Amino acid sequence: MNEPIIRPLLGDCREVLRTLDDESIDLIVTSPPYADQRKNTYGGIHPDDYVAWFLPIAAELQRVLKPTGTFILNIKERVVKGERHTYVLELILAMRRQGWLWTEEFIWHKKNSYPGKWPNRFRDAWERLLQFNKQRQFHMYQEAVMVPMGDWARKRLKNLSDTDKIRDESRAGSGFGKRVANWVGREKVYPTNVLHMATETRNRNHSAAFPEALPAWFIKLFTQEGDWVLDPFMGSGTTLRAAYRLRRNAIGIDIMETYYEQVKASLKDLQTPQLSLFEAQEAYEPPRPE
Amino acid sequence: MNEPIIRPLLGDCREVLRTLDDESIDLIVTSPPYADQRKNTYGGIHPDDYVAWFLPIAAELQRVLKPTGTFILNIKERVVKGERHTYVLELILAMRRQGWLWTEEFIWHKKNSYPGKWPNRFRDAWERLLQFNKQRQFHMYQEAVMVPMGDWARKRLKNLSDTDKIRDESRAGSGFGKRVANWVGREKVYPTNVLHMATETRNRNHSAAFPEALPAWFIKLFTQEGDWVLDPFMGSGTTLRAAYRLRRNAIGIDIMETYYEQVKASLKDLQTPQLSLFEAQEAYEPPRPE
DNA sequence: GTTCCGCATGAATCGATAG
DNA sequence: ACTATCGATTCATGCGGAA
Repeated sequence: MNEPIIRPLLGDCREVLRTLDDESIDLIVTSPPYADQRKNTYGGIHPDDYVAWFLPIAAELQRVLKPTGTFILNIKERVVKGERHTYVLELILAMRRQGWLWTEEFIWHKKNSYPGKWPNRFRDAWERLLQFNKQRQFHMYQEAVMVPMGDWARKRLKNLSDTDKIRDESRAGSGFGKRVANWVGREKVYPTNVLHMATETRNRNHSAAFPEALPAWFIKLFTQEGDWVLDPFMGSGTTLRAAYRLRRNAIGIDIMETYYEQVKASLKDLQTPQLSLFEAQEAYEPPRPE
Repeated sequence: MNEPIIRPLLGDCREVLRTLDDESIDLIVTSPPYADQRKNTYGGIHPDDYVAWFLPIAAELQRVLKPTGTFILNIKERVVKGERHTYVLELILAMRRQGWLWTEEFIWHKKNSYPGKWPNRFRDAWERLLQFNKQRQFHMYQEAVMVPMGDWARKRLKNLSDTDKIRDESRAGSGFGKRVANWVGREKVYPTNVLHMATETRNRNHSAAFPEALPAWFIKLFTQEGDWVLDPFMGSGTTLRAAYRLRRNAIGIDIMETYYEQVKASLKDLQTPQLSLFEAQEAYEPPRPE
């Protein structure tokens, strides 16, 4: 099989998206700048303007997505004047009027959430992963994300080796973790719509601590090798790296040149594997023979 | 301190609520019948009619709640024609127009979600716990729900005994579980807005999907001893039992006489403790000297 | 007293069948 | 065509009986 095509693009996604072909993308996974966050990109959208800002982009995404494709939107409303703002709810309603189907809402449980203390709320440890589709029938490869489970938890309490412990850490509902490869041959079950994953604290370059295992999970679930993945808010390129490792083609767009250059550099590193990258790679799939 | 007053009431909450005094309740915790569910109660509300059905009730709840009080609403939208229905989103927007503040959304991660397999979705393992308030300043006693953690969570990885394993199972982010008593004296941290709890599938006397630890957690967080708790959809009385064990006064309303009689009977059991009840009590607080 | 194993039980969802 | 009912699918949990 050929090397996947990974194509980072520089520019405002509202314009760059227009250059993409109709119905050419199998999966869109993205984490757009949250309202009033990342003011250096897209000018820090005010919560009250968020829906109006995002809808034209959603329309373009609808155009480039294949009928059988899926759009995964990672988002969370921020607190404004002591309340959760409603722009995410309104966005869902507006996108449905635009023609999207709101198929599902996954929960990303951030096991290591941002620390802090407030008098009237606890730490926010979850984000929404909204699944939108163009039609009821879409491609989904559930077997690709199955996790070992069953009554395993009870039976194995006695002899608990180190590897088993690590298995348990990563088990927790969705099967992320470092030793997935060790589970081959065990009894597997399907995951749920709650994903347990830690944020990546290592990457301090990128403001959004989007762990690579997150796009990787959806890429495995909704695409096959050779399919096309799109991230219109590429950032540091997490989605693109996940796509490359899983042998999917990918397009990423970002408005900031620093991100664009950074992603290009990291992709070169990927094609010349180094130790640090090799460690990260283990998290998803064992190295494949070429 | 006196025995708490626990008052189950029989009738349609749309009428019974009118008999309660203005601003007399410190906390409302309830899990209303979901759309198209529980057809024996309130006739199984159609998803499209859900907001219109609930809004008048929400108005009465707003009237009886103290200005510093909190309303916790447990709800989850069902799938209709392959999509998540939007009535919960619309309900939040409508309640805000009614004057409620949408302060927070907690996630209840149901560790034992309903099984099943479908071509285009996974099992649903979470529900919403919507927090509404009348004003930005409300009573919140965060220390009452602190969870033992600290670096103990890391040490546990090395020497993992069976008991530690069980502790870990129940710890999982929010400190529910049966071994809370064992944690006395450990370093404590505040929980997050993600609650990990199993549904109570087979409770001997009462089959309640709503685990008692759930209302108990919010009762500890938002009330003090002697405060008043209200559950307008009492069901099998889970909220009332939790309130009694935590020495809060409580009012519960249900439209079905069988539930009403069942709750009255279970409350009598509570006041004459038996072994099984004593075990359950341990989950929340150690027995108190009278 | 423990631990272990078998079993019933869910705020589910889809697709097919029937009115 | 649109709604109502039914069977098939699936798994974490806790109980009870057994070793």
